[in-house]
Amino acid sequence: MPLSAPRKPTFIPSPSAEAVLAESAGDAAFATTLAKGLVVLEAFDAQASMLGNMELSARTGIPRPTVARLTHTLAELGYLRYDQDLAKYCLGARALRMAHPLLAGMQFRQVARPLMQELAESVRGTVSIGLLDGTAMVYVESARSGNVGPHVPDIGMPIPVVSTAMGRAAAATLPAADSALLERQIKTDNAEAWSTHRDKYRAGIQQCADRGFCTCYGEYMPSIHAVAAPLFHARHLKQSFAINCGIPAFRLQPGQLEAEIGPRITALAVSIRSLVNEAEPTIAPREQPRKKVVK
Amino acid sequence: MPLSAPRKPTFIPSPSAEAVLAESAGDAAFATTLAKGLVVLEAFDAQASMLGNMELSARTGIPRPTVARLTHTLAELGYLRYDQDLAKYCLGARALRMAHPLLAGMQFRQVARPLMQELAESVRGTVSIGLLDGTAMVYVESARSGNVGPHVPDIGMPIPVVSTAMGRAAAATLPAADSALLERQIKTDNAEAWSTHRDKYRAGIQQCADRGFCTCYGEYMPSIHAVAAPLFHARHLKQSFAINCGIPAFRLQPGQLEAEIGPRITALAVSIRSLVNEAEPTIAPREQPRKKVVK
DNA sequence: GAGTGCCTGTCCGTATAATGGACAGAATAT
DNA sequence: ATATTCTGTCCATTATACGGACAGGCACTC
Repeated sequence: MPLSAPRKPTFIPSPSAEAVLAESAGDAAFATTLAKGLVVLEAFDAQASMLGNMELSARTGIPRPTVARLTHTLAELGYLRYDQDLAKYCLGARALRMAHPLLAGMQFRQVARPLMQELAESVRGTVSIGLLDGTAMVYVESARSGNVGPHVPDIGMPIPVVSTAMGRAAAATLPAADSALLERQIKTDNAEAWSTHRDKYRAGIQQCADRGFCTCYGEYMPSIHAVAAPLFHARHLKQSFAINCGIPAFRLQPGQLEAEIGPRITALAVSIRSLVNEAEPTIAPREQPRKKVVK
Repeated sequence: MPLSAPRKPTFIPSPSAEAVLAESAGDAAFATTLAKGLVVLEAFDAQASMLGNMELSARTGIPRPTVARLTHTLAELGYLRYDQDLAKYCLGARALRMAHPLLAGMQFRQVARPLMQELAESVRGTVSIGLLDGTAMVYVESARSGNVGPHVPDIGMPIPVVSTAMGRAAAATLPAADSALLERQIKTDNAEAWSTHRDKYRAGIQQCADRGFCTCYGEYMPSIHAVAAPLFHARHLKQSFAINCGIPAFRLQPGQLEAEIGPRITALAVSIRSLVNEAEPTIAPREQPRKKVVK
């Protein structure tokens, strides 16, 4: 197999220690230590922001002494901070810095922001842009107004593709081959969720094709209804973006999502797309492509 | 104007391959491969968002074949994406996901946001919160209004401590011992910048102590003047936050920073602090501290 | 206060896994 | 056609990561 071309070039499934270990087995050119270190970093989440070596070992399946050396290294580099009193680690600021070039590359976020804020205030909900990452959507920008309920989108936060309007809208931007691949990944990833949401997932993609947005009534969070529209698909980097609007269910009139908010999110997507095309040099003109021989 | 800026090496207080290698030498419990992998990730920046194995090797000092295996691994895990045509890598969405728990832990950002936006609109500039990370400040939240000039703050973006109002305000939150340590780090990091800005750096810290904010007239970017106020210092995690307000110089009246905007940023800091104290459980009550024996 | 359980951090012989010089193929430049 | 520079890849060497096992601190219980 080729060395530096990822085996599954399009979408990378969620690693999780076992998956990493499984992959490393078959691949000689796989830096196990690096992978394990990243698995350790991924073990932190919003609920478990402080973890000791033992907890990390339990969560990742990596033996304690190994975890200790990894955390030691990560702390040395600033990706983790060590709390002497608690004998626990938490994420360090370097982790955030690492992500900056990625955000900085999406210049359209800057022009989209005020428009998103405007809509959020108008409907008293959240308006966010997400990027497809495996079987999840990752928020890359978010605006909101008022009390928006239990789900507060924030940059970097992942939500599932299969059970959310945003995920389905992003899936709708994909070429057929990638779309099929994504379905298989979702199924592999979480067969139960797939069978639960499959029909509405496909319907959502179809809705996007038909009228430019799709709706989702509390499948991800019961108290939140949402609409989402495809934004665009950057072909060369295989990045798919979508934009959504989430509103607490109790605040919605019957039919309001379909009649009012859906069209508005679609219009917003159109505006952002046009701004992208004129303001985003990354999308159209690239460096001279190095024509590769198709083997 | 922003085109000519990049050549001025945007200061890299990062560990840089040599520093990493140097550290690894003395430390047996240091996972070299993990460190090198992270150095590769750090090699990307806003100007160089797409890099091939060779460029990465040149930037990091790590031999090509080694870089190839590292990038291969990182791509497999989703931290990098590979562009087949260009034969180059760019950061993947997973990098952003990793940082989310860190952001999610700073709940005060959510309440601060609308207040920051309000001030930004009122003065037609940027209002941002930053977190001290070594000798840099890393933006963790930002609001802005109108055309704010060449410097557009964004989450994850680093700026130097020594030459910015925000850095000095953050330094002002530190206990004396940590403050001295930081000075030494800055000096070691970039002796030239230290000697250039030392006096104003110390004056800025003093200003914060005296009247709650400090000013900075274009030391970081000539066209931007700024004020900043200390926010707070989370003792156990050694996290220092500050808040700033930057305004294009041409838009400012003489004395406006001192008379109007400084007091407003100080007042904003006070508001946010009070909200933190009542809404941030992380700050005060923690898990039972594991009292460590002082050796 | 001794006993027990748990969780720290650390050691060190083993063998695995990372290393990087060297090579071959492809695309562009001369 | 030749030279140049990039790409991806191989493989023997050796350094590096591994993880079972140990010792000590803390917080319970009895």
